[in-house]
Amino acid sequence: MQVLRAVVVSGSVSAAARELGYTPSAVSQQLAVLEREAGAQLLERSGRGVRPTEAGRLLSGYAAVIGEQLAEAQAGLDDLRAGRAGRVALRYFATVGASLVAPAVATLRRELPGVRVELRLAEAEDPLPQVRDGLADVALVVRAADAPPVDGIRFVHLCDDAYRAVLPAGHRLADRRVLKLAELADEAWVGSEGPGPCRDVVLAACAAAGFAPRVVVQSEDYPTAQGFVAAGLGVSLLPETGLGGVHPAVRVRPVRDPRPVRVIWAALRESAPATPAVHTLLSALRAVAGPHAG
Amino acid sequence: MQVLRAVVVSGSVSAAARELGYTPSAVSQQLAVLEREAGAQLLERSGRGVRPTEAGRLLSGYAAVIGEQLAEAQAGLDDLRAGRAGRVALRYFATVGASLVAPAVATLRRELPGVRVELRLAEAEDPLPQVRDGLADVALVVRAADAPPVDGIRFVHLCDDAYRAVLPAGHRLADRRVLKLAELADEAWVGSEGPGPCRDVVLAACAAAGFAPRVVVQSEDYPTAQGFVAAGLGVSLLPETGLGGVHPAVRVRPVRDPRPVRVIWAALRESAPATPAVHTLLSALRAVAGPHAG
DNA sequence: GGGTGTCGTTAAGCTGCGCTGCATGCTGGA
DNA sequence: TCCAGCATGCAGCGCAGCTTAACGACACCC
Repeated sequence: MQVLRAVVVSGSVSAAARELGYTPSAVSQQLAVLEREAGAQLLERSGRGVRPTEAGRLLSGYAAVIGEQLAEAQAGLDDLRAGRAGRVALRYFATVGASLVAPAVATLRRELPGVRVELRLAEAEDPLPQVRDGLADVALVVRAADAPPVDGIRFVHLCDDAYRAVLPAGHRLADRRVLKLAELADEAWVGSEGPGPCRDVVLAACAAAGFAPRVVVQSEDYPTAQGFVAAGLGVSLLPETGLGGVHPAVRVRPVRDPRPVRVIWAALRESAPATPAVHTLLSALRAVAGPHAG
Repeated sequence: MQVLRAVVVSGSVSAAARELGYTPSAVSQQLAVLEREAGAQLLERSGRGVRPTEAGRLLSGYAAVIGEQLAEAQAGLDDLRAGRAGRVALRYFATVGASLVAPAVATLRRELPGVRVELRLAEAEDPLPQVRDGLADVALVVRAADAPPVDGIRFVHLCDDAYRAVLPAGHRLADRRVLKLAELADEAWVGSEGPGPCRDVVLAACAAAGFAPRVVVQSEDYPTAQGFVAAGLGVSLLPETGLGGVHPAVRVRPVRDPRPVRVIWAALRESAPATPAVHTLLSALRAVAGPHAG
């Protein structure tokens, strides 16, 4: 059909053949089979050269739009390859949204403006099956460094996000440079996280230090937890990345013995083809996470 | 691309192969070359079966609209073949419009409602070159029966349109059953036709009868000419098909010695493919012209 | 009007695409 | 654990589709 199109626009079999890089013979034969399978005469000889019949014009018109579609598909594919288009689905968890996701997505949108980002909070459910099944391209997860590998999923280390002790400004330990975790064993605690791997890290650290924290008030997000601490309700452990702005009435101190750390990973499907969108998002995440790495 | 489409909708290479009547191997290889020339991964294996990537979905979408276009083209071609669509260009001359063209086109539009008719009056110019060059499909012409053939054009005889003498009701010859042309030699004449083959027929007949008509008033159409005759301005010769309604104040009589006849033909391009539209138009013309054949 | 260049078409021949058949690796269910 | 069904790679082969060559036809030009 594209051959027919070329013949119709050029008005001659030979010209079309030159244009397409064929011999006139090839074009003629091609047209013959097209006429046979169209069941109608498409061209008629008019002295020197040929002219399309009604059927020929019809078919040539369709050939034109099909050629258009083909070119458009090619362009779309090029856009996709160059990262000027596409879509990337990211799953994250609540306590990492502001500090990591927001700036990384901002970077992605700046570098690849054509890429659409589908952000979704994976609160209760485990995002890894979604990654494995291709429903998501990247998932941010907290996961022990020595956790067993998951089949079909590749984990990219983003940062070791260390927890800090957060104390009311007037607290008896507020002036110490470094705290041992066990020193907080008898304090009233402000829980800062819902159930999940982040809270597990804190609980495990406390258990290793020989106690279970006595939680007197439970928050679900870090700024609120800081507010509770500032009000003197108790002490808390907050991860480095969760300390967006430090409340003036609290003190933040490193913690030892043990040093609680939530390890943040990007989970990717092992078999996923490398797309610029995912690659750029990943780079942005690492760039944002880097400063918190320790 | 249509193979890719089938794979995407069916979700499996094997199912697509069954659907297309190929072996899974053929489909797989086809996809491999498509991926190579697309420069991007289009499908990814997901356990049992395959799932399209972003690029695969993109290309599959374009394949769908291309398939749609292809089907539409096929349907359009079928319409054309069946006479449900198409276009026919007809050239005619003024003095045959009402009597032949109008009813024939009406018949065509009734039998093939989808066919568009391009009607054009070919007044001054000769319509035959337009037919030869494909600008018109059919031309109505007046032409002597023994005129030489025209290269590349086929003439279909429609009718021998005999001229009648038209006299004022009170004319001295008005009660005669049949007139000899020479009897009108000294009359005042109402010219009914502009220059062209129709008038030539009349002039030639008069010349054969030994005189040149003395035209006192010239009309360009038959009804007006009848009006002039009815007003007593003179006599006239009008063809059978031009006598739509006979004016009450005129008498119409056959003419002999000679019997002027304009022979009406449909001119068709010799090399034109047979289309239902043209064929039906021709049948309608012959059906309309039949009653005037004598 | 005849010669000539160009055009479209046809026949013959050959190359390479694209299909089949079969073997292999792999996944998911019994 | 085995087995059915899937996708894929490789050898083989038929045929679509190209090229070369030759022919008839038309337009242009001397």
